[in-house]
Amino acid sequence: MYRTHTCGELRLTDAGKTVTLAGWVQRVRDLGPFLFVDLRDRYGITQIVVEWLDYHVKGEGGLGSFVVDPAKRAEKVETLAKLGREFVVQVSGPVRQRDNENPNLPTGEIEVLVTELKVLNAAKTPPFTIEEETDGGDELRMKYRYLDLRRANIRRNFELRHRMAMEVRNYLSAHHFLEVETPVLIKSTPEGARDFVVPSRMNSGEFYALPQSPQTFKQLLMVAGFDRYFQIVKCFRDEDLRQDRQPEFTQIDCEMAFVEQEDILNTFEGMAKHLFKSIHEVEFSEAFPRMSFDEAMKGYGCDKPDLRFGMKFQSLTPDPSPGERGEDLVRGVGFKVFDEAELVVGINAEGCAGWSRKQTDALIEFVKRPQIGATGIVFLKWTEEGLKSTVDKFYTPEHLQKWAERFCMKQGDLLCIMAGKADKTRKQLNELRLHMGDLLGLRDPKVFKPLWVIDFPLLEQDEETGRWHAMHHPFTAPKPEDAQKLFDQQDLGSVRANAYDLVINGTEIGGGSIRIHDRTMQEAMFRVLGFTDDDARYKFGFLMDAFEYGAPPHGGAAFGFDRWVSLFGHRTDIREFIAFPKNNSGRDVMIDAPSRIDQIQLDELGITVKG
RNA sequence: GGUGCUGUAGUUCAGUGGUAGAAUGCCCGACUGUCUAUCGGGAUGUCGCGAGUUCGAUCCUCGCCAGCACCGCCA
Repeated sequence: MYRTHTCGELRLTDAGKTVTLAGWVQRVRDLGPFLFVDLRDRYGITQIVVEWLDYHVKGEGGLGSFVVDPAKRAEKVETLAKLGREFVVQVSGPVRQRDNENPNLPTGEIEVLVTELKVLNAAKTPPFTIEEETDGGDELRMKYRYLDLRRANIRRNFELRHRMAMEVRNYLSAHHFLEVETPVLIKSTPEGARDFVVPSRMNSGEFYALPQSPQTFKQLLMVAGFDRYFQIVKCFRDEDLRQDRQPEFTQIDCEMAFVEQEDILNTFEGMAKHLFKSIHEVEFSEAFPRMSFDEAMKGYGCDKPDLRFGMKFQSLTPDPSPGERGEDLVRGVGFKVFDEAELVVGINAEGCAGWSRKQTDALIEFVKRPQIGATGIVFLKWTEEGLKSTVDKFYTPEHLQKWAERFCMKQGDLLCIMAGKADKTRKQLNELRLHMGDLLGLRDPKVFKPLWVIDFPLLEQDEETGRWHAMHHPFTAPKPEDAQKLFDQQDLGSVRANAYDLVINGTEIGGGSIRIHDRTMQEAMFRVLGFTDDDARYKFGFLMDAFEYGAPPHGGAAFGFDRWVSLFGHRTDIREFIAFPKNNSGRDVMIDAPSRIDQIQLDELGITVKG
């Protein structure tokens, strides 16, 4: 037995016991006659102390005037004082109350007086400090990930991940969901993301693909009558990476039969609330707000609005979409930028009227960056002197007063107004809104604002090729009232779907839809997406065949587990919550993957590598 | 595929057209209660790689490589 206790459990009530601990040397503090070692394991830190009592000679002054024989000390220090950071050691000795307690440590009231110490394994000096605030950069930490994972704050991320996975399983299992594993070596499908591909040795020239999600399998489980399925499962997409995207990531994948959208939203809203409650003790007594895709785009310029703060869009021109009306408050006074714009839209930054020219110029610079590509911003501020805009030479105070009313503006507020093509301008204003939210500290990671975005369009059109793509995926059903348009291939842009996203704090946490469960409907969908019937049969024949054997109405959802955990951990970088993540270019810098393979392997697979 | 930023001691960074510094880590020493111990001393550099400009380049220019962030992409 290597240990009787962990480094996190000893308390004052244990004083007097003789214990054995094992762990890593966090830090050594050598005070001469005393040597303190912080011994660390997963459970905490316990101070162990080495005293050279046997060499002490009591002086005349009583306690506090010991004298140490330097020669004898040197002898003993030989082994003990050579302990370096991250040595693995085993120590035994009595637990005793400390002279000076450390209130910052759960074990701070006690220490273990070393009577025996064994070095189980020496360690090289680590390339960065194993502290909560490490001095190591990202790349180095990834290369030595096993050292990085020793840091308490990183370890806590995985404790959080574990607890969330347990709670998800508890909730779904209690709601009769069955956890079923689906294959990882599957068939490459078009549409959507690029597949990772695996060559087959036994079927030369043919390839498996790794699943982008278990989508078709979970639908087949519904056909099989499993009724409620879930899986916490790895998915793979060969696309460029971001802070919140890894080539392999984990989804909470779910599907239900005999349900309508409302049943699904309720079930998974329940799961979300269960997680909020069990992990963060946050209680949502009200239903999550719901917003249609159109509302989100018009009010926030994106399909995943961050509702931690306001600054909802208001337009100063009538909405350009068909059937919409509204008073035009800007056109016809000779200001070309607004006259020629399809849409003039802005946000009200409350309390920002005092911003300096330098600050507002910085906002203009921000939106002019190539990534955003806007031409500028018109400002209107309401200070003690009244309304003042950057376009005063075009607009009368009466004009400006009407703008202010439209935005419910108060003294002290600042309007930021942009103009141009409707969709593009909204997108740009969304970036500005989020930027303002950051600048004003309105995006507190400890505040959670969930919402459902619903009524997504079924299809979206590629600007360049004119081709239609499934917005969610090709198995999403149109709303029944729009279904005929799919068969007629008429007015496809207006077809809505019972598709929904769960958005928390401006992050898409998950989404899903009611699926097609009818062969003719699925065929119509594939035709709209530009598949020939042969193509559809080759790629998805198995699914359409299954639909002919009594497929129940069904639908489901999938949630990005890594994102959800990082959100609950108040961070944006999901790599902090993945034990062995990959870098920006999809490399694992620790094991150095991907890598070349032997010619023998290539030959077996019948593969020739170019170059 | 594109844009931007970064690359200097083990690490995190500062810096200069005349081959370099801080902090921390590391090593040595002192110290009777530390807990980011303290104090004293010490060692450490292909200034990412290659080419060009220059009398001379870590610094300027170009290319490449790597990392990060973003756009495209991510049903």
